[in-house]
Amino acid sequence: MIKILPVIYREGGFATQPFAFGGEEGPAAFDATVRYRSGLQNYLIDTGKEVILVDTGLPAGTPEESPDETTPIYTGHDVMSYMDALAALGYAPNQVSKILLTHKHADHSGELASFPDAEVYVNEHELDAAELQGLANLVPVTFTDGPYKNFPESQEVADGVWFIRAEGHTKGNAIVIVEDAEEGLFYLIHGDVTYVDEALYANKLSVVFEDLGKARETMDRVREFVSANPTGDLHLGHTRGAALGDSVCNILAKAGYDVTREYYLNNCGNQVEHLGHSVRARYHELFGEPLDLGDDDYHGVDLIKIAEGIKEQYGDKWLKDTKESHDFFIEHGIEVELGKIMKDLSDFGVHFDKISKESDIRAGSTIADTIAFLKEKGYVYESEGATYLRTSDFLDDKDRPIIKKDGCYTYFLPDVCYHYEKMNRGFDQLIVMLGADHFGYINRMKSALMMKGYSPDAYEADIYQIVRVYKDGEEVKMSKRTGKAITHRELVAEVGKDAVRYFFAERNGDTHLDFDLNLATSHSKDNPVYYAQYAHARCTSLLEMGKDMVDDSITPVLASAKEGDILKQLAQFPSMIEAAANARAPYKVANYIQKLAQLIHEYYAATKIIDREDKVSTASRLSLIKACRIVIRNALALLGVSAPDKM
RNA sequence: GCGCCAGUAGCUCAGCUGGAUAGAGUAACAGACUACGAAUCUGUGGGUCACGAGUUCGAAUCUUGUCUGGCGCGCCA
Repeated sequence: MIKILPVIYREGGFATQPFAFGGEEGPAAFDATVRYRSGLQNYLIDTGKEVILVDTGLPAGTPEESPDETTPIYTGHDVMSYMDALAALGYAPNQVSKILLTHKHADHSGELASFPDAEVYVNEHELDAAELQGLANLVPVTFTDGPYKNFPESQEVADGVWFIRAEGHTKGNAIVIVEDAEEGLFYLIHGDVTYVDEALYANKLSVVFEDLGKARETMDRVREFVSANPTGDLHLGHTRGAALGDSVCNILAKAGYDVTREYYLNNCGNQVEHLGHSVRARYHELFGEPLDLGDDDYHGVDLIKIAEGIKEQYGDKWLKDTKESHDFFIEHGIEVELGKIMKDLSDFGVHFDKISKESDIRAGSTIADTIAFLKEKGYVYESEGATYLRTSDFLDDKDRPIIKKDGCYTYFLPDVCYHYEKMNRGFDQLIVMLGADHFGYINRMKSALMMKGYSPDAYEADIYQIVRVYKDGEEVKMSKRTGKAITHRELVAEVGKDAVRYFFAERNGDTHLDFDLNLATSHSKDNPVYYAQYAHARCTSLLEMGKDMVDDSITPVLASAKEGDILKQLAQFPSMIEAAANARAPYKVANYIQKLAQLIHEYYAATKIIDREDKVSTASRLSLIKACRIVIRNALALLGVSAPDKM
């Protein structure tokens, strides 16, 4: 498994808009008061076989700058030295076999001398740089492996690790692309090709370059590469739905309900056609044909991996366009995408008992049976060539088409069949997590269930409102085209599962939510989840430290007001579960946790828990701590958040 | 236009089957480790509960009107 880790030794850096954008139009064209989060770009790649560094930070002892309103760029305040940051990641200098140098500047080449045993790969045109003189282990790269994707010159320096000529920022600049074959992902490490993501989106060069023409060319190629976005990725709306849905299931199960978790996959329809067509196009591309992708198709490079997999397994078997090959590409594409989604969700602590597919329903006989049933009941009529369901006889405000003029079913008909099938399996209550943009769906489905004689209350939809994402005070629009949206996977990777789950669980799903990326990513330590987890860790370490004083045989003597408050809060756990289950409101659990953690912290600060001189009181207090630990652990588990013993 | 959801401290949100002085986190400021983890604790400042009218002994909470924002109103899924 390949791992890519940032080596972080300074934090809180920024670049101003004139600095990051002003390369071509000049700094004066931009707003000097706009600052973007910016960091030093140094990474470690652990391929599983060897450890490779991309750049080596600033030399130890480089003084911090002191920024003011006029500072164009600031590299941040010291957290530790570069070498210490490397050690903090768990790596020693002598484990590093290769170093890939994007360019000569001191904040990238700083500690090269500390790795005498590693091979330092550097663009042949960078060799004369003053920063590189006196190093005996330089490997000049002449880019012998030809083009890599849309970059004309490259060299593979390790399995799946490509060093690529990308000049302009310096005359011997290079970038690194790492392929993660398992995930079908590409990581592009661009050094200082851009200082901030916003400049990349806005297509602006920074003011630092040695060859403007080449810098522009490099920027265009990097943009072309990264704009190809992966398909099927979950976005933050899904994150919210998943976090809430899973927590609701946990809470209902805890409250004594028998819960089955299902995922319904809409694997039919236009979008899926586009996916299949895109996979087909990539597959044909592998056989030397020009790439045939329409505007609405998926341009994601991850599809190349899928196509390569098909070629490996089946050779040229699917080159001929037939009904079978058409279906094959769709099915294969879906399978891979679904695998990715399930892995993302599983990493997020969300699991399903059953996955139902729209395609299975369409393939079976249930649709015909359902239509026959509805027709017999008189709920179906035709108008202008299409077939409608009389949902407006029940709760809906208009009738809904179930068969299009061209004879295809709409999405709604398989959905109805799916819900009938679920009721048929004997469930009392169907609960669906729906994004706010599917609001109109609820009464439609309730109406359909009523046609079959079910109570409209058997179907309930919990709506979670749209997540608006803000970055630097501006809304980040979710757009597949621009690749601007942060994906679920990226967020979880950067902030951590626990923090993300707690963040979404903390809030009522039916309120609008503004998600500040700067806050989530840079100040992640401030997330309330750490407050609760710390309380748990504290309890653990108290119990460990006083383990010889624990005595479960005594009757605890607890008299202080604080102890009373804690006992009260602990006693409310069952009724809190009941309330949270009834309202299907995970945030009630989060509020409870927060309150309990607060009481624990306050108690700890005010009371000496372990007193070697007083066995009975100490044992009493430790019993209380033990109870707190159990409750807070159980409560966190309901939200899918871990309860670490150490932090 | 119609429907649904929302508007509470600078920011993010609780409080809504009516009940006493509207809470928390965060941000700001001031303090606290030679006791068990300072990812903590203690304190200070900060609100016309969008606005108006009504019901009531009593309204952030219920009714109604207005304003603002989000979403929906497809032979899309």
